[in-house]
Amino acid sequence: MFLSPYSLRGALRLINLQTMDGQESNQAPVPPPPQPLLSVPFNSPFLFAAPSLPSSSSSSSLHPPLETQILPDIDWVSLLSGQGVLGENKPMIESAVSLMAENGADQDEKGNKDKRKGSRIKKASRPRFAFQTRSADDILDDGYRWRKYGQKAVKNSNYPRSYYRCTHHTCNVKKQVQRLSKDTSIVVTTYEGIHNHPCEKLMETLTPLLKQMQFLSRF
DNA sequence: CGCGTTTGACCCGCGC
DNA sequence: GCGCGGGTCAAACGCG
Repeated sequence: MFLSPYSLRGALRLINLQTMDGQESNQAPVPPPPQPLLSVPFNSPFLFAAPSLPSSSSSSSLHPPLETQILPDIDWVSLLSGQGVLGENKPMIESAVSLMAENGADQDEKGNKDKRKGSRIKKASRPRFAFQTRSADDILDDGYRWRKYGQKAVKNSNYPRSYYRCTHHTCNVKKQVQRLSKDTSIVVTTYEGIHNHPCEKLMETLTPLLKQMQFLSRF
């Protein structure tokens, strides 16, 4: 399964992080979004291009169709990679990112104090955003490689929360994955930070195409 | 052997 | 100060 900058246009509906951080507790002050989940198959051409292309990752096997809460006109690739692929959507992206940074600033600080006792370096807040997918699989293939570094049972939830880190050596993006106990078919994924490198699978897909275009442009 | 997962221990913030 | 809960570490383990 591969990301496409065009097919991915239209991004994921942002969930209020207070709800996210409340471990889906019922006392969350923000009511759930009124509209139903949009039925957008996650591995459909609309969201992912060239699902049959070869891949080295074992996680690239086709996922069952997912329903994803999305907002139109947010560029998902730009949001993840920090690159402005679709400039017209930038204001919305920035607002979304800043919103998440604002909401997640406290946790960001909390989560980065390990091994730094005595020298409290106030870390710049990192953008966070979350979305829900309706899937049997906890892990959706977003094109990046992740390494799991922890799993915790969280209060008020029947399902543990898993912690992942981007395996790219210079990248410090993390994500949390948790299945809702209220609706076990829904997986909540929270991203923290912005990738400072291109999506590997996207580049794998585009590189041969770009080479071919370069070759053809010589004529 | 390299890479990813598992899991218990540990750290830290927060509320009481 | 203490206990709780969330987040992270790191050794052990599994797998290709």
